[in-house]
Amino acid sequence: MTLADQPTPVPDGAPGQPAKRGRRADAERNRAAIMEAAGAVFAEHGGTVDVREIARRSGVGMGTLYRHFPTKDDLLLTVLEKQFGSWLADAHQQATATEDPWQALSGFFEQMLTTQAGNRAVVESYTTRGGPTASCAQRCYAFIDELRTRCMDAGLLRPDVTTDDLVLLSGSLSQAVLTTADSRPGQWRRLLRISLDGLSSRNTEPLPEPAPSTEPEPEPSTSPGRSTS
Amino acid sequence: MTLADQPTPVPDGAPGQPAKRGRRADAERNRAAIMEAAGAVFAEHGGTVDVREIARRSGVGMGTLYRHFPTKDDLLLTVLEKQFGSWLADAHQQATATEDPWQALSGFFEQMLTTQAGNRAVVESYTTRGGPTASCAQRCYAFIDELRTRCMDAGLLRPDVTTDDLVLLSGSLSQAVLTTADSRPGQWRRLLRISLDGLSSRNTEPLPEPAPSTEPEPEPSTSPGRSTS
Amino acid sequence: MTLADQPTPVPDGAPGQPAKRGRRADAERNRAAIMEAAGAVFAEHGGTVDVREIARRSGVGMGTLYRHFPTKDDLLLTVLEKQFGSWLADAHQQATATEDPWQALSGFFEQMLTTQAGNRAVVESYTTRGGPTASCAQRCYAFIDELRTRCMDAGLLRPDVTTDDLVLLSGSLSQAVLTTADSRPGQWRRLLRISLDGLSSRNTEPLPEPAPSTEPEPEPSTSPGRSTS
Amino acid sequence: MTLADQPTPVPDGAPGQPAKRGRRADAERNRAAIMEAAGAVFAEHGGTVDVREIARRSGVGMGTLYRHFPTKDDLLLTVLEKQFGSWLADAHQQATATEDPWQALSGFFEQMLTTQAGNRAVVESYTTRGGPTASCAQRCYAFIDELRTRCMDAGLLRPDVTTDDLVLLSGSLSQAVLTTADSRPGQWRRLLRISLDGLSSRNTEPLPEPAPSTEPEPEPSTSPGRSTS
DNA sequence: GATGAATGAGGTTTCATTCAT
DNA sequence: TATGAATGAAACCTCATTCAT
Repeated sequence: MTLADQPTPVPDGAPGQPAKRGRRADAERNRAAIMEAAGAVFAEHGGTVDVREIARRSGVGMGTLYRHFPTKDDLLLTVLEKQFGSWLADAHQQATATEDPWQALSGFFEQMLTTQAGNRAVVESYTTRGGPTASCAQRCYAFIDELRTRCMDAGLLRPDVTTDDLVLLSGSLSQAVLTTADSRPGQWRRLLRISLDGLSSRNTEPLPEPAPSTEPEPEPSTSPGRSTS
Repeated sequence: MTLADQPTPVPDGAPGQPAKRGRRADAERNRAAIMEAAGAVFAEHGGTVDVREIARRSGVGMGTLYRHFPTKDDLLLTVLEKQFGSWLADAHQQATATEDPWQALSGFFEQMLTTQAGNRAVVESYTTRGGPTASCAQRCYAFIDELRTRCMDAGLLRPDVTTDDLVLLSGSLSQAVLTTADSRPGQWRRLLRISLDGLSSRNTEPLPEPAPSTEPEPEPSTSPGRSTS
Repeated sequence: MTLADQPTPVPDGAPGQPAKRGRRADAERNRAAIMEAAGAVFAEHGGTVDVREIARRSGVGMGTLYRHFPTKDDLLLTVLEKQFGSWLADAHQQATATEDPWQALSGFFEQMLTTQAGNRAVVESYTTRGGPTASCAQRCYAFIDELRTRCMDAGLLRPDVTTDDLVLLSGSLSQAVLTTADSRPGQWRRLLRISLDGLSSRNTEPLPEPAPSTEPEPEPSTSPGRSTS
Repeated sequence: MTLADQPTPVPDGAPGQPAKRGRRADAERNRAAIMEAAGAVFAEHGGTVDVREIARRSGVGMGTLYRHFPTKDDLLLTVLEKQFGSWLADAHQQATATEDPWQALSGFFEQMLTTQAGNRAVVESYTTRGGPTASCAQRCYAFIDELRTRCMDAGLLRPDVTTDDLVLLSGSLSQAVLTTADSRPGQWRRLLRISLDGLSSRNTEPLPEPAPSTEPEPEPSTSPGRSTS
């Protein structure tokens, strides 16, 4: 509800609203072109690509690029934020429209992995910054927390699963998507199913304690059959 | 004996054979120092670190480094292969010593994630090369296949879980380890438990078909309670 | 009349005369705004400032700026010329009103250094172009020559002081003003006094020969007391 | 005595001392070549020249240049410091060898302006940094202070002349040298003589108060004849 | 064989000037 | 005509690799 706001401050494409200043039309088109090109290029090659590639692909000069984004990193962050934001909006809407809490949760993963996770830059960001952006992380956390609560209230989710667990899982699966994108696309869906099954309330064994900043008791695991007793 | 530090598992020097030329001792010591330093540096900073950092840390000059490894990438691959290989040997030994097939499998994951996955270069390699090396991938695949078979034969593993699934899972969890290494170390163990629970034969729902190079039917998932009927 | 854009101190618009074409008024206002802003910005930061800073400060777009001044250097020269010119007019007027020739001379320096020399662009111009402009240099030379003649005729000035000497002195002191503008403003007045004292006819020792394009005899100087004998 | 130490920490050209490590010979030669080229280029064009020009002139690649000096500014500062330092050493030695205090003072100016002041970078540094370097400024100040004291003790210098005055004068005259370097080289000597005459104890009129951070009383000056009464 | 200085292509960023709106 | 976005040629700096000592 309250979350998943517009990723960009000014939608600018609001119908019936003529562009206030005629000059901005081109600029906005260029900015969009840059962001699109950057999105694609970053997604494909990660955050280390030559900025020139982006300039070339978007059909603008270097100066234009740097007029819109004062820094390469700025561009990257903006792109990530936008992609993430628009994805989050979709995901939220879709989740809201889904009545079954479990379907909402699994649909969320499904959509996220389909949409975002082939994106090299996004996956990189998980390891280099802990997610695209602080804001992204926050919003995403809130959203996932909502999904978790719904499932928990319905008794579908393993009781001690935390939101952090789900967030971490999403990042983890993103990597899987990237890994198999070329060779075996779609294989990640099997991993997703496995994980979801592991999350279900059928599993009663408690999860190991997180123990922040400390190595938790390394008691590894036991044969699954034991959990029934 | 004391010389000839196997970079590759192949022993390379027949025992009892004294070093023919006095220089070899130094060279071998240097090579070892480089590999150790490179291992640490790559693990910490990933594959993009300045080669000089490695030279500095190993106490040799750039020329020496490049005499042993014609290319930065060569060094990286060799290091990954060695680290991976020695880890694999340990893992294999440990798994062989474990009678309970499920324990063997979970112990494998536990050890792998503990040993390898804090390693930035390794995790990077999953996304950039599909694993450290072809040889690594092969050996690892064979090993995991062995573990899978044992579990399968014992009826502990979900019947349609493939070795590819387990390989992918290991890479996926590696990412999770890296992500939370600083902020919440050990949280990955919770994910591991969840995944293992999802892998257990208690889950009877079939996994989605891989369908290579094609989008498999996107039927996402349903509430977990349904699977019993 | 109203057209014809004087770069020189001539006021430019006869009063009571309506602008023939409406646009010209705006254009003239813009030009003035640009020159004022440029004057301030160049004075503060020197000739290397970003042109945009000037455009911003003057409230006009880049296009307008470049319509009025085809080149950054053009703008700089025009500004320098104007500032210099208006200062020169003041100085001339003031000097004319001063009866005491020596007071006229010292007042000239005083006013120049107060008005112009905090100006980074002006001082820079001395070293990069030998003064703001050829025209400036000419007019300034003529003016100083006049002052020199008056002092000389009154027997107040050292007999072999040339106009070039005085011109050079003014540039030299300008640098002093700039150097101490922040740390010790006003210190230059001490230097000025010293220089003026050195210029007075009390000093009878002849000055070294200029010897154009040649190293004059390097006979350095002797203790001042000796000069009487 | 205590001042005017070696500008570079290691003279390196000390006779009879073989270079400790053979490798350094080339490097040192390159470093010297770079500093020489940079000295010339900076002197001629100021601190804004393209670094490539220096690389080209010194016959080394960009990397070499940046190996020795991590930053363009670093190079500039080092060059200035060295030039200044070696000049200062000479100047000090020469001054010490001169018995007549006034000759020592005027010789100092003479030498400084001959040696340093055709140097664009040095003069620039007066306005942008208040001198080449903090260390330079300090040492120079101490040196000039010594000269001033000697003259003062001999009763040759105007009593209220401060060391700051002399420092400022030197910077001011530097500018004069630069200004006339091409057109009328040597003219600055006339200015120097005038200034020195103005500094002599024959001038009894007190200098205006510095009044730090405040506009001192603007009483400009009067005809020189008045000072006798 | 070892060393680390040298190389120079390539990366990011700036800014005087032009041009579409 | 005014605007300010677009341009792209440098400028500074990095780093994988080579080479003289």
